Amino acid sequence: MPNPDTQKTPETADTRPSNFIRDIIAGHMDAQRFGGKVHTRFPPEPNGYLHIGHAKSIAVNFETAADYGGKCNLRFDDTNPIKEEQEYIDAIIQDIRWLGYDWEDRLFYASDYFDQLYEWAVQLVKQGKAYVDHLSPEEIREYRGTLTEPGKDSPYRNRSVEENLDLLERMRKGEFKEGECVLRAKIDMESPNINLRDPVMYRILHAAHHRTGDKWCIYPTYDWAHGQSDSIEGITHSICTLEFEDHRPLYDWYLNQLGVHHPQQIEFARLNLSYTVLSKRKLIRLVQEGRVAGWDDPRMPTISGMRRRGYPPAAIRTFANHVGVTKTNTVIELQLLEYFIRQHLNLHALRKMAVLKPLRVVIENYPEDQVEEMDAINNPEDEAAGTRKVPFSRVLYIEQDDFMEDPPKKFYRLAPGREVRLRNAYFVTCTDVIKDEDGNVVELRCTYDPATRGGDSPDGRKVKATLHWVSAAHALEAEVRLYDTLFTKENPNETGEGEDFTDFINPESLVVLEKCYIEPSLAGAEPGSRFQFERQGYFCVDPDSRDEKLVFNRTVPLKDTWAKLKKKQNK
RNA sequence: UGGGAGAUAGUUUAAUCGGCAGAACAGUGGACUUUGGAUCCAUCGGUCCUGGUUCGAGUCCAGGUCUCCCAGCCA
Repeated sequence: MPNPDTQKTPETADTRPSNFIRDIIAGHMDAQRFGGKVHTRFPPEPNGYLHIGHAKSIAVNFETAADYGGKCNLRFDDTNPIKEEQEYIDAIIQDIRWLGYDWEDRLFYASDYFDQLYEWAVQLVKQGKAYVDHLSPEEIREYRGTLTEPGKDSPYRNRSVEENLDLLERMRKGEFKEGECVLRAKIDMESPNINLRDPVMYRILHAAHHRTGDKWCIYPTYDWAHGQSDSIEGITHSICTLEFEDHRPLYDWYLNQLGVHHPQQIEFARLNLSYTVLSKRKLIRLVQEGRVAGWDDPRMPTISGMRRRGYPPAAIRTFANHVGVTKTNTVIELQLLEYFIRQHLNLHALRKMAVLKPLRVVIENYPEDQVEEMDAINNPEDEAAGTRKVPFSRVLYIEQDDFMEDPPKKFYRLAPGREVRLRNAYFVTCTDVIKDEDGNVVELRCTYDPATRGGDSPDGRKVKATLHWVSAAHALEAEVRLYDTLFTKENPNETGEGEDFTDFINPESLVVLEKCYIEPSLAGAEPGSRFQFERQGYFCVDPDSRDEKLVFNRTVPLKDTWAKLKKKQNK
């Protein structure tokens, strides 16, 4: 977990918390297992976009290897041509690069190994360890037994090696229809571990593969492909998630039968985040049902969504390195992720003033056509960021929330007769409140104290609040998109009878503010650039942004003690 | 009710051979402040249960409880 001495600096092997995987590897290093080498891989299936859960897995694989002087491969587990697409491959590559990881020239595909896999399958048949089964899919399921009852042998289980060899060859040549037969490993139909009840190695799929085209009509299953691919690549530690724990005996069995390089599979708990869903099935539904605008909707927990939202890759990495790597099923609080996002942005984001819900203010004693250029600090956390000029004039906008006609206790912003500081400018006092016929406050009249230029009073007078503002004549209009959690329920995966996780979608997860006013120095801000709008939060320029109208996404709000107080008072 | 895995503050975790249960996030209170931000200080709070071994148990032993995963020709 976070070490107070290192929170502000990038982690190194020395400061990053250890975990049980590192302990295992350290043991292997001491024992000279694998010749003192570490080589891992990140093996996504190209059938969806990467999300924050993958970021953890990516970090574990790439950083663990790097810390022991080893390498990490990127390998697409593309054994199912029906679900996989090039679009996903491209997106995954882009996302991992963006996160800052490099597999150099080691980009591989399980489909690179289809020939070798087939040769090995022939070898297993010759060893009498695999057979072609003509049971139908339904029959296979029946013969498999249940969790509590053993399975029974297929009537085809004892075909001769010659017959199996012939049948397998004919499967490969396309002489059978889909579902007509499969190649199965001959292990033990009575095993208490269902994965060992003669698992399927090859199934017939008359489908074109995005890389091998029509070369194959039989495709290896995950179990048959994965360990062997690891072996071919010289992987030492095959790190995967908990649900594969039951598969490890099978992983080991194949490698032992083949007598080839045998990596160690290690399982750890996948990441779960509160108020979000991370299953591929659910994420793809959100996209396909139009519940979000796409894979990169800023509300999505996808890497592309987070990129668009404004999460810095370094902060995601820090997060991924600080969540525990254990075998315990856990749900990380979203607040922890946001903590690391704020921590990074606080140090690096330039400060700007932006008024999201404008309230017009006229400074009555300020000369009509005067404009002053006020000096403003770009980042109090980073002196090198310098200063900028912000125009001040007679008519300004401030935030609606920064004024209350009848302020409760502890509200120390602007109110009738009260004096506050305008950031980087002057002290102003509210002298009059102008309302429309419905009684809504539409404009404030104020006076300013010319002696307080820059924000300090020569007589030592103190004010309790500092407000942000923009000059009406100089402000740029912008659209600001505010985001909240996509779900209102802490664990949207937990559904009762007749409920669906989409029932918990937060109707206020996106609120668009069309007419915001931002300071003129924001003109021409590039999509993807990140700023702090003072007193409000961190914002990122959206790709939809145009010169005429900038569009910002709120990445994460600043901590808001007043909002918290208000909430408590309302209770 | 088969097999596999897990259980330490609200959350995520640390604890060498059995030797003072330590952090972070969240919460609370305060200091400071030209962001009710940041920072700083303080504070709250924990070993799933029942026994046993031991001078001493989160750790070892016995029994129990609860949670997660597995019956795709998905990964």
